[in-house]
Amino acid sequence: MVNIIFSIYFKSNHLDAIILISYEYLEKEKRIKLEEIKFFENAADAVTYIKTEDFALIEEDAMIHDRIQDLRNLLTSYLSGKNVDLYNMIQGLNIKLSLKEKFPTKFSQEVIKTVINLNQGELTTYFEIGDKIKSRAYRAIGNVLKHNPLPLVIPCHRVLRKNGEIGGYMGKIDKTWETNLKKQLLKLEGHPI
DNA sequence: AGGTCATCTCACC
DNA sequence: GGTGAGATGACCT
Repeated sequence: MVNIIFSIYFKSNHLDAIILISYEYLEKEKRIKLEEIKFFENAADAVTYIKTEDFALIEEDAMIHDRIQDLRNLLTSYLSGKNVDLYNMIQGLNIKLSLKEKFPTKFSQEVIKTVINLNQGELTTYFEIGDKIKSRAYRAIGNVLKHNPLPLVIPCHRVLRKNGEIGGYMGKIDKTWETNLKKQLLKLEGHPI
């Protein structure tokens, strides 16, 4: 018997995206483990994804684990433009993130650590991260963030290219829906496009 | 051992 | 502004 991964999704009023939250309930620890946060262009795509991953969809009006409701409220508050330190607030909810498991290598841990430490509205570049962790593997840094399962919580949208270009988001580059989402996130944190 | 990559620099045009 | 090569290094197969 494998652990069940539950999913909820909802539309944000402040973001042109469907937000999907997937999590597990750890019986032994009696707490939620957040598996991933993911964005979709529409609800149908989200549902398709949930099915292919074999997650258990929790319907809008169904019973929901209360910590997840809290998490959803946190995200909504953040997306409405409030200054919310998602990483610390989620710790406060006693929700497990399992970052060691999600980022098993030392390199990837160093990368996400510097990204987590960015304040709301604080920007950096792939180059600066490389500087900080003493690596010139800028593309590898991008690769770590490309596989970030917890966008917003690990605010990889605050990482731009050194020349001021937007850089990638959700694995995509150039003028895509994904990079536009990155722009929207920066905008709601007070950055002009 | 070879390919991919959300980058960067530098050299051109 | 725009290209394209080369460096770079982690992480896959």
